[in-house]
Amino acid sequence: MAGRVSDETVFDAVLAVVAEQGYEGATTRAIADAAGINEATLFRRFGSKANLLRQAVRGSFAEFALDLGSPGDDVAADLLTIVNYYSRLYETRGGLVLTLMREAEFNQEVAAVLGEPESLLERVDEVVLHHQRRGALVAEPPRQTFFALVGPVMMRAVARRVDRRATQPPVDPEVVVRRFLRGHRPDATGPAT
Amino acid sequence: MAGRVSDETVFDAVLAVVAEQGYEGATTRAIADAAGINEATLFRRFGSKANLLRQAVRGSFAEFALDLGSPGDDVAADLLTIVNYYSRLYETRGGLVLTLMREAEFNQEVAAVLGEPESLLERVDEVVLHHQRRGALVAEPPRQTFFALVGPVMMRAVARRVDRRATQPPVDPEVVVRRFLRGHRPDATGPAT
DNA sequence: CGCCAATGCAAGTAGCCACTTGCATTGTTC
DNA sequence: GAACAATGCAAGTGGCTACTTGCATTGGCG
Repeated sequence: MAGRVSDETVFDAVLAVVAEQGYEGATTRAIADAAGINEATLFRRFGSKANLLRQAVRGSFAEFALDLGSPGDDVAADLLTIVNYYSRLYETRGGLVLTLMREAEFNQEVAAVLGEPESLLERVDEVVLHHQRRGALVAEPPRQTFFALVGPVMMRAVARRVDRRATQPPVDPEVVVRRFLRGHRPDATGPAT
Repeated sequence: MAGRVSDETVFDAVLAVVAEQGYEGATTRAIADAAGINEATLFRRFGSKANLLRQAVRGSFAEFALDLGSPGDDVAADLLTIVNYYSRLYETRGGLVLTLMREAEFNQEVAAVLGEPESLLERVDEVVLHHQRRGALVAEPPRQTFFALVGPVMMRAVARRVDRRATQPPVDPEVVVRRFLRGHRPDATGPAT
């Protein structure tokens, strides 16, 4: 059968080690040790390090579903859903996300893994566009709106890894959305973009 | 003398290669080629790869001075100085900054390089605190205010490296500050933090 | 029990990388 | 022009890493 140590256990180990050590720094030896299996078994079951990471990330994002069914009339509610999702993501997988983003630039193996998170971003774009058309948000490239909304949350997660002294309590997503909306309603904008 | 190829030329090459390939991915061979000198010369002049990066980053941040002399009565002006600085930094050295932040977590050599940027952050903290006491900004940990202010700018720079299609025009720092202030004045805050 | 596939174990391969070294060459300085 | 220090060149060293392989062991399944 598939073995005494389940695939999920191995995936968790991969994500943990990659988050701590980076992709290049995450040796297959360390991954095998963390998972409690032999290094040879790792390769017999998953073929290569790149394939192992791909499967692990796929599984990880599968359980991180973002429910963005149909945007309604409540901007704050829809934005809160988005901020909640990314806040939770950075809180639990911040090291992994940061690693993937950084290493995707020059490591094709890592870049290939980011397809699903990207498709998620396109759904976020749609929600933002919806509310822009309703006149509830400043009109601008939706991705730019997204950066302004989630940037504060992300930057905290990033900074925490650089300087552990600078650790701040997580910001309440509701506060983030409220402050964001006060700055991004179209009424008082002046010359925007 | 110091050689036909100046130290500054070598430093520029280091920063460029590290920004493109990451610290571990930046081979001394590639750095030497980019600088137009021999790999052996690189080690004879700078000793080690880690020391080379340290000197290069030191020089790079020296020319990136942030003038935060004495905060005045104009919140918008002081915040604009800060946003301008980080916007310019991410625009020209985004790849490098992201690399250092990521790799500092598990690479002591890289972490040792971040002392000066950190001291700069402490000056930013003081400016934020000053305006919080004046009642011009919501009272909260100053680093948190900083994240909210600069996060949008940074996230754009980060995203650009992951997905080159998602490249957005740089956001006007004045717009960033204006929107930020509308959300972070203490008056209409409600239950903050 | 007896079969078989997956595992553990230990050793090894091939490649890459930071860093070194010996020697010939070059540019500078007096 | 002579001395000298820095450079280029080529080869090499030692260490690390992804990945492999042969063999003994294990554990479920009929």
